[in-house]
Amino acid sequence: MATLLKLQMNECLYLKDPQDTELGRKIVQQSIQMIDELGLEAFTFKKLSLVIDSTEASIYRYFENKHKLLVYLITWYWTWLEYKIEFETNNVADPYLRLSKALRLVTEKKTYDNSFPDVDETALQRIVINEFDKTYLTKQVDHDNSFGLFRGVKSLCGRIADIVKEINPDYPYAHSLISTCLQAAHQQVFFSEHLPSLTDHSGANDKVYTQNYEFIHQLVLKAIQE
Amino acid sequence: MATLLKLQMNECLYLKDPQDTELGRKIVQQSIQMIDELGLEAFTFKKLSLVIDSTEASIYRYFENKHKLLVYLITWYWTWLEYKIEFETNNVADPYLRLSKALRLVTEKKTYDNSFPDVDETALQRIVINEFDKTYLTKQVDHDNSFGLFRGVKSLCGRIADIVKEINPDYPYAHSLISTCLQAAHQQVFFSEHLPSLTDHSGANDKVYTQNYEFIHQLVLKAIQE
DNA sequence: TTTTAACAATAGTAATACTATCATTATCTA
DNA sequence: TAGATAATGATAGTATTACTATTGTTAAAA
Repeated sequence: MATLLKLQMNECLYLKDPQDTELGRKIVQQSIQMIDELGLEAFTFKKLSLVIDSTEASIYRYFENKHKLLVYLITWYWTWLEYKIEFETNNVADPYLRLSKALRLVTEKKTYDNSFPDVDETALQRIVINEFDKTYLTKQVDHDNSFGLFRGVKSLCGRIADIVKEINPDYPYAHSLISTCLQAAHQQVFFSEHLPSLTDHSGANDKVYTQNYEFIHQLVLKAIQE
Repeated sequence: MATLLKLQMNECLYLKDPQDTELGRKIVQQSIQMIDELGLEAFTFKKLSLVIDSTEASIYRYFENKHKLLVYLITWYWTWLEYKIEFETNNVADPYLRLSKALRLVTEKKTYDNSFPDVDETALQRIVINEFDKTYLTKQVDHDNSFGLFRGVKSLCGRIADIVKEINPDYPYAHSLISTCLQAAHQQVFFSEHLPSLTDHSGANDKVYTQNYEFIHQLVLKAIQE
């Protein structure tokens, strides 16, 4: 049995910490399932309340609105990913190896993590693939950003960019490169399933993920080589 | 005075060709302004109808819904871009030069094109930056795709990927690479303005565009070199 | 024991994304 | 020139969404 863990989340993401109560955990758990199944647009607090046998008003006590809930879930994902990278690259001296490990963790297909029993990481990864861009492509980005709502991705991007700069301090586009890769990591999966002519990765089974790793790993290494 | 042109659009994108009538052209023109200003979510057919002194019902005779209108506008952009690339790379023998020209056109800041008096390309580029991902990140992608709604990007991506393959036929990720770059071409602009820690490009004036060209150009050349 | 917090139950509102119907006007045609 | 047809306007109506507000119940904390 893995150690049970709790990720520290930015308090602006919720009105009341959903990790503290039974209802809160049910909201998180079920909203992951429902957003995954219905997609963000068809998902509503009303529908969620029916499924978890509660009320709309109760859910509103935890999350200001659907958008904030989505940002919460996706931030959880990035924070979790960064934690995993930290864990796996700990004590690894060679920056090339650390970079490879990080990129593998970013691109690989996620499986259930016992340390967080409330979260279905597989479904959450699909949500990130399908909905992440919607968290920031809004008119209130700047407002949201000023409250630190995007610290999750930003921190992860910064951490991997640091490895890049360790390898080649003169490469001027470390952040651009890594943010591009974080995006490609899920966009190419989406394309392989829905718009295959935009990718060379095969949609069949889970091959996409390994192909994507190879594509991105190569892209990064070549880009930063002197 | 430039030659007046009309881009051929997929008929599934509209119910009635907006390029054929005065009202249709007003819908296109004004919707570009309004989506740019309000963002897609706050933009409604109701508001548009008030501005162009018409009615909701009349707009619905041209476009099935807001989503289709957005896809129409963005497809117009990709089709226009591809036309410009075709035009500029015509008779250029060297594939490296053609690739550079294509990437420059993809990344550069757009200015008004006299050949299409109804379209404000500058505003449209901002719409692509802010809203493009929303055209396909939906539960109906596959349905939409089956009607050819995404031919615009797909065709553009294919064309540039062809140049890549001409340079290095053994590079296995031509489409993945180019779709990644098409995405980066607008995502990095967005980041530089709203989430600057995700990019190295400066948000100041229009420097972003040239920096972005250099970043992407270098990325592609290094990726495909043998 | 009292108070408070958490939640349920219910109602209500403004806005959105449509659909439907009918009238008007301009144009094209027999 | 009448008469049909197409394009638009005017108006109304509906289901759903994204909330807000109020009141009541329960269970645990002070």
